[in-house]
This record gives sequence, structure tokens and C-alpha cells, in this order.
Amino acid sequence: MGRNLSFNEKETLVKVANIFREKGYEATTVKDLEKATGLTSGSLYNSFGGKEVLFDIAISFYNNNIVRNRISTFLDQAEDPLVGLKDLFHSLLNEPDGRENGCLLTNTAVEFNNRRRHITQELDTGFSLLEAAFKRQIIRCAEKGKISKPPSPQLTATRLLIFYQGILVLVRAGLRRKEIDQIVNDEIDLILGRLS
Amino acid sequence: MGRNLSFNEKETLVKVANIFREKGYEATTVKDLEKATGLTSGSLYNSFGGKEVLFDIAISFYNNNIVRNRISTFLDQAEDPLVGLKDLFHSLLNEPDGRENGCLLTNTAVEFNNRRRHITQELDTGFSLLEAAFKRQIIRCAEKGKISKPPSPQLTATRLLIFYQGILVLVRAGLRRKEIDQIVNDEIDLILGRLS
DNA sequence: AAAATTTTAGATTGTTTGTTTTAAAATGAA
DNA sequence: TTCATTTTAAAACAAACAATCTAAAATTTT
Repeated sequence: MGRNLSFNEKETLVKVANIFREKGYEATTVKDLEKATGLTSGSLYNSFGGKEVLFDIAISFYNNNIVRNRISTFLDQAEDPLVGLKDLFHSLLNEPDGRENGCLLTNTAVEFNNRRRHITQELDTGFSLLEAAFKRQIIRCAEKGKISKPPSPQLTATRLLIFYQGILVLVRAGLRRKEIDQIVNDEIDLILGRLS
Repeated sequence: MGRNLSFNEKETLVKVANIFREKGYEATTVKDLEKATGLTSGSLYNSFGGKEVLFDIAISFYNNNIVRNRISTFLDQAEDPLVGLKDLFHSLLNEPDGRENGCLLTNTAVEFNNRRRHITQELDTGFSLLEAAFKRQIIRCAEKGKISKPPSPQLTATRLLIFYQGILVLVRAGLRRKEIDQIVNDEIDLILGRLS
């Protein structure tokens, strides 16, 4: 009964997540959201709720789709686990659309000084997703003889997470792209204690 | 002629920089600035200009005072350069006031997607200040025989900068403090290729 | 086709925002 | 003291904002 939504929810959430990623929560206006999605505020409020709720949904969507997808593509599905890992890091420096918007998780972690608990929790989820994937990848690398098994794959994974976040800060500011590109391979080899 | 300012400019700028560091640019209201400084908007506008100008001044002040001071205290004046370097990193995890506000440069780099050119430039200045200090410290460490001289102190310094920024992201979100505290020493030893 | 229900677009609301203005108080120079 | 100038505090302003409401259009179900 009643008509159906004329837009695809998933596609819309991609657009919403992207505009929040570009501008951050505070700087994004409802008008921005209208322009980005092609919908009017009425539709947005009807389907999702206010700006705040929409942001929560976008973060969750980002974790369960964008992040998971990146992990799957670059890490889990990679033939050579070490190459896949490096490719993931290099991909941060060359965003598809040529922009330098970084990562929604990173940007949000910095913007919201863990003021809102449930956001911090969702960020933790996303970071843990990455960290766990790094850990799996480290173990795979060791199994394939690419590296010697590190004493604590867990801590090594956290190191990679820190490195990952650090890159995203500089990328976001548009700074030191060339140097970072140069450093990525070495740093990963170093952290993983690559056999040379 | 005319009366003098009743407040200390430097003290005020410290407070301004701190509130911007805590809340970010967009989320900070003029009312916040009034509360933080104890001045009214009239006084602020008279002495400094609007919110935007005040932010520019705060960033510049932060570079030339807070950042330089930290570099001087932890790095240049350190007896043992390696210990000083590690202390600097550990200090990120234990802010004086018990908060977790991170670094104004990091927070701003992430909030302003290099939309405003002169801000990005000022950020670059601050990052370069850190990077250069890291480089000096690396060379001092090598001279003192703490480490073997790395092939490129410049790139090694950039690595440390990335690591530094990465920590600040997680600190800001209030995440993984214990693990990071554990990792800092190892990572610095690793990056610097410490003699063991 | 008719009825029921939902989406949609645009106008509107009340609030918050950054900024300016005003007048009084304070202070330095003549 | 007197005058000139600045700071100060509080009110006032206009713009931007998130959010809601309204009526019309659309589309599914009966």
C-alpha cells in the first residue's frame, strides 16, 4: 500500500557517507545532503530521520559496506597477502575520484572527541575490523613464508592500524603524498619483519 | 591614549587554541570562546577579529609557541635523545589535564580538507617543524651511538611523523591507549633501527 | 477505478549562529 | 581637569540552520 521509494537506499547512503566524509559532520548542511543525494529534506527526514540519525546510519553503513569491501578486496581476496596489504595502503594515496577525502572513520574520530559514546563505539568497531584483518593478513604472510612470524601478531596489527591512520591524516591535509608513497613499502616490511 | 587591554593576549590565545583543539573549528561557537576566555564577543572582535581570523591566529600561535615549546623541552633539551623522543610520544597519551584532545594541527588537518589554502600552509609549517626536529634527533641519536645512522634521516623522520599522527587519531577517539603505550618504544626502536 | 497510503516538493518555523551596534565605563594624553 | 580614545558589556541584527508542516502527486492494494 502506498507508493515505493523512488530512490535506492544503498546508493543514497553511499552518497551521504561520501559527503560526510568530505565535509565532516558539522560542516555538512542539510542542503548539502539534498544536493548530494538529489532528494529534498522532506524525503530524507521521512526515510531516515534528522541529520544526526542520518550520520549514525552513514557511519554504520560505511563500516558494514565500504570498509568490509575494502578489506575483502585488498586483503582477504589477495593472491599474495603481502602485496595486497601494500596495495591497500597505496590506495589511500590515490582515491578513485582524485579527491583526498581520507576515511570517514578517521575523520569522525578526530572531529568527535568521543563526546558521543555510541559513535565512538561504532568507530571502535570499524577500527577493530581493520585491525583484525591486518592480523589475519600477518598470519597469512607468515604461513606463506613471506615473513617470519612476529612475536605478537596482535600488536603488530595495531601498529599497522596506527600507521594507516597516520597516513590518512597527512593525505587529508594534502601533504607529503610522494614521500608517503615511497615509505609505505619499507614501513610495512619493517613492521612485519620481512625476510630479505 | 585610551585605556589598555585588561587581559593578557598570550594567555587568551592559549585558551582560544585549547577550545579550538577540544571542539574543532565548526563546533566551537563564539559563546564557547567567550566562556573559555572570560571576554565578551565585543572584546574578542575588537582585539582579534571574527571567529575565522581568531582561528588563524590561534593556529599560528600554536605552532610558534606550543609546538616549538614541546620540541624544545622533549627533544632539543633532552640529555638522552632517544629517551626524549620516546617521552614525547608517551606524552601524547597522558595530557596534562587528563583530557584527550590530541593536537590542534592533527585535528585541523582532518577537519579542513585543505579547503582553505593558508590553513594548509600553516599546518605544513607545523608538521615540518616536527619533522625537522625528528630528523635532528635521529642524527643526534646516531652520533651518540644509540642507533646506527639510517640511510635517509629525512624519510625516517617522515615515518616518525606518520606514526605520531596515527597515535593522535586513536588518542582523540579515546581508543587503544594501553596498547599504544606498549607499542611506542618498540616502534621507535624499529623505525630508528636501534642497536640491540 | 476507487480508496488508502506514502512519497515528494516547497514553504515555513523557531532556533542558533556570527557579527555589529550602542552606550557607558575606563584610562591615557594634553 | 578636560578631552580624546579605547575597552567593555549588553542588546540587537541579519543570516543560516535543522526541522516540520502542508498540499499535491504518485502508486500500490482492493
